[in-house]
Amino acid sequence: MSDFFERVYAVVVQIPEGRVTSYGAIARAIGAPGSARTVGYAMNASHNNPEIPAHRVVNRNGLLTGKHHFEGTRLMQQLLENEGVKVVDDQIQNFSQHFWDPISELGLDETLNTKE
DNA sequence: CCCTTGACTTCGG
DNA sequence: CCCGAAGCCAAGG
Repeated sequence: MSDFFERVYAVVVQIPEGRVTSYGAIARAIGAPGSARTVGYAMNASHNNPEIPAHRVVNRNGLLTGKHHFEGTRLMQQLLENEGVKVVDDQIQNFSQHFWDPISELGLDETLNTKE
């Protein structure tokens, strides 16, 4: 397992229920602000990690861009609504309100290069 | 080793 | 405001 993937998972698994975040936010949280796409790629590989709440990760618009990658077509939306997140037309309502910033919540800093 | 693709993001027209 | 292009990183062919 690449360290990059574990970085992503380490953040995603810490996302509280009813909260969501964006790929870019995670990317910054792990010290890779330009690897937002790679974060999504890591999520694709997270299928081997059932403990990874990938449904809580959306793009910065709060749009369920990755719902197509789930089993069903509405599974991702169903999971989110089950946690109290209202979703309409693949768009999270009150996204800013449900948004969970790992950098802020975890006390991280985007300027800090994650190097352990 | 080079090219293509992708669950993204941002800038420009 | 909507559409298109570029930048970015990693993996697969």
